[in-house]
Amino acid sequence: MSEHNKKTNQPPTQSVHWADITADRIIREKGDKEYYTCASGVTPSGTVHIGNFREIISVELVARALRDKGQKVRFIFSWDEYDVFRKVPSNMPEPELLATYLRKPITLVPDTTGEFESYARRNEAAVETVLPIVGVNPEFIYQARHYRASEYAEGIRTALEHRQELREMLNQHRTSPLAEDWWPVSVFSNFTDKDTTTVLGWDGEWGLTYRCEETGKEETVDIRTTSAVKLPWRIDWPMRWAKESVDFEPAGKDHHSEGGSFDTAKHTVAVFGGTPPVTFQYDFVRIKGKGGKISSSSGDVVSIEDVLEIYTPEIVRYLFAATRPNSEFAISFDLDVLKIYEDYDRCERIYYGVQQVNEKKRAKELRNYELSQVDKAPGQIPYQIPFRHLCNMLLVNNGDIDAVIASLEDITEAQIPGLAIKCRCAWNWIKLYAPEDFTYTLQTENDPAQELSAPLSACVKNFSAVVEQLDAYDEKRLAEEIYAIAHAHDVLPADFFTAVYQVLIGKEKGPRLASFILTCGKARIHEILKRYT
RNA sequence: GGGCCGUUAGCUCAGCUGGUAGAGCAGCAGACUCUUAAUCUGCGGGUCGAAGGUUCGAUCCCUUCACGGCUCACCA
Repeated sequence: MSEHNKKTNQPPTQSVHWADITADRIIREKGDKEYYTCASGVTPSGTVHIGNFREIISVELVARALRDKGQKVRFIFSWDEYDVFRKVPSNMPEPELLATYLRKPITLVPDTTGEFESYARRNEAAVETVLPIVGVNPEFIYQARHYRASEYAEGIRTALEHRQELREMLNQHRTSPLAEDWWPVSVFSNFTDKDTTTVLGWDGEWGLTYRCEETGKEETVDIRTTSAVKLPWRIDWPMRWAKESVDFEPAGKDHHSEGGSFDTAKHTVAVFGGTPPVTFQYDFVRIKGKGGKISSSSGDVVSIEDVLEIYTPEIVRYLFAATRPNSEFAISFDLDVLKIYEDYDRCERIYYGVQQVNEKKRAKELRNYELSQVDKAPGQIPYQIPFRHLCNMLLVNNGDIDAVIASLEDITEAQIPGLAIKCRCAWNWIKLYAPEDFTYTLQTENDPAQELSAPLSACVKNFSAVVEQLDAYDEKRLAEEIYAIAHAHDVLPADFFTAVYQVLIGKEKGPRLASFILTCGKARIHEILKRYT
């Protein structure tokens, strides 16, 4: 990296990447600290989707930026599983059974598949398994555990003490003000586990009295020992900011709007003796090109696994790192996938100095590449192969990844694992999302032979003879030869092309023929053509 | 009603610490009698939504307006 200190004595690493800028802001606004706490959190009320992931990866990237500046970071991730189960998502099995658990904390809802100890745990586990794959390793905080252990008792009491103040703050943005008898807590009934309860009073210390609306029973609980009392989201959030001393936490635009929960928490956090974290707003993630092939079981939720199925972990990071958080972008499952892979490969070439660009662009791509790495960038450039070509090789080899890799003569041992992942993604994409025109299968003896007119049949025979000498041809010469064959038999080239595609892949069109033949290799083509000779 | 974001080449968008714009795709031409979003090369004058302002200078800063989108005001 060359220094260009046009200005002051700024270090040469003066990055314009949003993660670095945010990291600088955190250090500046929060001052010198032993470590900086970066927080993220999700409510596991359903499948955690790729939109939620933007939150997580945003924190990860900022955390890494801080570490790259030599700072220590505590990256916490809160599972808000003590939140009430309000609605059964459309993609969950056994919705009727789940519906009977509405109004209870998510952590008490059973996993209807029986694989996990709870519905919440099932949703959490899916994420916890996948995050390390993309290089995200936060410290998980399970809110149910904390609430049940009454670790938030002090916070709850503080909220109760500031009841009127909180009410007024929240009322600032409400159309209808909170009732006079509003309490900044919600209570899960000890009789039903549901939050259909009414707070009747608080003794000014640790005793809270409520009535369970379903049973009509009343009781007084001790905040220091009960698991029944929880803070509602808008209060819970600032309480945790104060408790964990959160220095940075982004939020979606829904929270960030004036009157949204981040906005109110920003003010109410003072009640708990804290200050609001440095933040930014991130926009939503759209999905493109996944229509039609979504399995009914996943509804229209796109999970992180769904994305990792067709994009490598590095590219998943790249997608988010290279996009400013406050702008919306689409994750594509259609032909854009090719472009994304090519963009990333280009970024990689720039990083390894294989491709030259101007200094400004280079600096930018360099940082994007670094942040996209799950770990450190490999010492040697990963094996590069155009995604489209890779797809063709996989199609020709019927998805046999080992065969594809074995056919590459210039690949090194160290490059193989990375390419294998890329191959799996490519093959998944072909199977799941590639347009029909894009895919094909080489014909076998089990497929019916094409009936060809006499001239075309002669062409194919002639072509077969050429294939016997395939080693002698390069792409250009082979292309010329194909035309020559057509002309020799007085056949229109277009008709000959169609015939060859019919014979080879049973379709009227296919990949650019000459290069396709060479990719397939003599043996495969010969195998198909032999019954036409 | 409040907040946020956008409005740049036919299309999708870059351009973010101000120095009169740049990629991909499409298009055109050629290499090759070439079919596919799968070869390579060449070709980019678009009032940077409108009007004011600051400045030696604005796509980039400020103000106002128009249009589009999202979001909050119920819960998280």
